[in-house]
Amino acid sequence: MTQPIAYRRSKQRVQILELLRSTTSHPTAQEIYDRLRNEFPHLSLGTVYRNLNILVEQGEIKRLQYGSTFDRYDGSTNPHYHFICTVCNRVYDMPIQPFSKLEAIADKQSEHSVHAHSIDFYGICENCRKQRENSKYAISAS
Amino acid sequence: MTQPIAYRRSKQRVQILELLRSTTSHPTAQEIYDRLRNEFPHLSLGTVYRNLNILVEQGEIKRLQYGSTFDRYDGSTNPHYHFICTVCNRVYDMPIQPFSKLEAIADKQSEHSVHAHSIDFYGICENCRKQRENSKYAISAS
DNA sequence: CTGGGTGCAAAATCTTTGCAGATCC
DNA sequence: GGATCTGCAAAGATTTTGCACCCAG
Repeated sequence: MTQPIAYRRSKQRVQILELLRSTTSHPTAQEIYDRLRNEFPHLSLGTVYRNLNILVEQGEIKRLQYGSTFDRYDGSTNPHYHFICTVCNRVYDMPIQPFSKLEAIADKQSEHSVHAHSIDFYGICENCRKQRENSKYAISAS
Repeated sequence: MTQPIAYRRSKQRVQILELLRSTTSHPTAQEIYDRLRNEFPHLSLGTVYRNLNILVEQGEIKRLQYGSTFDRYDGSTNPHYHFICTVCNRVYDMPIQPFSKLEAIADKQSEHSVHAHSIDFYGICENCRKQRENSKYAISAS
């Protein structure tokens, strides 16, 4: 077992977290970098990415567009929801009836004009669950 | 006004669409490329990407992880939904109470273990809507 | 024929990583 | 003092694009 990293406190990381806490604008790494250049003229994008990854790992922030190293494509045009397995990253269709009323509700409750919506579910897929069951009985390598 | 492109029919594009129609596995561009190498030994990834973009534009297929050229980061850890403006790509928080029961429902109705979910709404944000209103009265450049 | 389509390779875009020196505890 | 962190630059990974030739209509 590799033991967890004992993170320290760095000015850069603290500022990145404060910036994210102080806004609801969901900035990109580049935007964070641009905004912090005032305070850290020598800040590098690499540092921003490194710290964002640490903060996500610590559960302090969330990364939107989850798991999207690759775009995926869907051949079915009719509305349906997806399930993303957090172990194998496979994407499945969900056998759930779309909530047609949701957009009208969202439209009414916000100041935006809502035309569409999507729902993604996350968890462990059947395949991966079965594999975990089996490995319970394996000899642990502690 | 630039007139729409008169797309032709190419074997490659037809095959890509057929492949996507025949599966629910939501393949990546690379996976599509790999599978079609049998039929088109000289196929290039560039062609796959080009055709996927055309098919998305035509509404024949959908791209998952919508609008994600950049990852975005969210400083608030508590559950909430998002609204993505399809004009300016800004991401807003939605003032809607999360549906806590949704995961239990999804878990019951599918064979997967559902632990989380996210909802994204799409449409036109207030800012962009106002700008459109104004430009109605502008002189059109046809 | 003509303009869209292809393969190939180079470029662009976004993110990660190796390294040497600075920093936190 | 030693592990962590930073800036910088190079490398990775994914997607787009320029070009010359090919093909559908």
